[in-house]
Amino acid sequence: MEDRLSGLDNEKRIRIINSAMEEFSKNTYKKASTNRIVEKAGISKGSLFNYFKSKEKLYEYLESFAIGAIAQAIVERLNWDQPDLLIRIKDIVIIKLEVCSKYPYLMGFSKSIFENRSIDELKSTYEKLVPNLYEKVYYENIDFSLFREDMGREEVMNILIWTFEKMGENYLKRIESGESIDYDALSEDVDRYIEVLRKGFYK
Amino acid sequence: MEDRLSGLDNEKRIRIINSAMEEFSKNTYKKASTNRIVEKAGISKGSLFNYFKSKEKLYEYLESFAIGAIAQAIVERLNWDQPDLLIRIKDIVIIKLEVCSKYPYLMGFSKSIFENRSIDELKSTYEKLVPNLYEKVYYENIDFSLFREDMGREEVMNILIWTFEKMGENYLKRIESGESIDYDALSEDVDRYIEVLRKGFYK
DNA sequence: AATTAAAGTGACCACACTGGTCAAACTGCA
DNA sequence: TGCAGTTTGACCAGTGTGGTCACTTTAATT
Repeated sequence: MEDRLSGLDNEKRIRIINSAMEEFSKNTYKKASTNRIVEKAGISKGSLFNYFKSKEKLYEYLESFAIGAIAQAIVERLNWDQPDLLIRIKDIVIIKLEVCSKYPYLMGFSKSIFENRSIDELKSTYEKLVPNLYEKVYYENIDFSLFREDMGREEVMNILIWTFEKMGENYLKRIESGESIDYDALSEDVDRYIEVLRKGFYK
Repeated sequence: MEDRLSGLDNEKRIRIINSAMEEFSKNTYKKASTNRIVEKAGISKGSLFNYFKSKEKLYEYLESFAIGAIAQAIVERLNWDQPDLLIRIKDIVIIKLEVCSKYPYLMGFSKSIFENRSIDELKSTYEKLVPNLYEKVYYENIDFSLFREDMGREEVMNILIWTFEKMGENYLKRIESGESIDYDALSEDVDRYIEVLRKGFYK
């Protein structure tokens, strides 16, 4: 283990992770300030450099944490027997937003990783942690005979995925500005779009 | 006039705008560096502070430039008689990407403005420059009788808009990484999605 | 209560970089 | 040549940096 966070009080660990992800997502690596991280996390400078021996080690820890967080939640909690893609995507939206509620800067930080690492580098790290997750999530056990056959499969898939990504992004904005999510309202919201998409793209 | 850029060589003006938008989109206002801006723009420190009397004035100039750029291109070039929403959205995608090709950091910079100004502040600035553009673009002269009537209007509209926003974002990523756009390929790409959406959501 | 080890602290450091200035150099035109 | 306008970059006082370490606090054990 390179970090000494594991044995820490859980609430404090989350505070540190969130503070650091916020700082790294709002600034480039170089300009992210360890001073501001400790201030927001409510710990002392000395402690941070006790947990992680350097700024770089802290960043590496956050990287693997962020890459794994959503993927692992999906692996563990998705209903892999659900053959209806629309319902499966609904589960993904909710799982994602639950994880993001706990770590509000997770998505922002994840996007920012791309500025420091090459795409190939990231893909290989990602594939090591959760091999072929993308293909499994959107294709494994999916009953494609539910879909109309007079449309491009790729286009339909992207429209579905993009629609719910956009919905997720809109909810995420609210999380980032401090609101907490009403999961019942979210569920109804998603269902309305599912209904429309089902009418348009299913047999 | 608060800036002295207007009378400048056109190519140099664009270089300065792009360099400054890149710096401000990658850093918060405070941490954006005028040194890096002049370096990337290929001008001297003295010149920048000759054109704009301070970092703040430079930022304000970029703000109104960015807010107006895409909107004005749309106002001028959109075919306002086109009643088919899908075709109108296609025009918007292409106009947007043409503007973004000239100013690759325009969208990134525009998003970053939200971190420094309140939403209400922005909306009023925006509405002063181009009143009700959003409503006009997506509703004025649109023939909604083309649409199926068994679906929620709002949901369908969002799905259409979101789909092409996502497409635009994907092309934008390529622009930001230096690629130039093949507009014929883009046009075909958009047409494939239009065809699918027309089958799904039009009568 | 005394001892001890671990956990946590924050003043401090050498240094990198900041927004802005201004005297000097350069430019093109009369 | 002279002159006005433009461009330059070395320079400045000030701010913030990642990281250290002698110190204090905490908590468990004797």
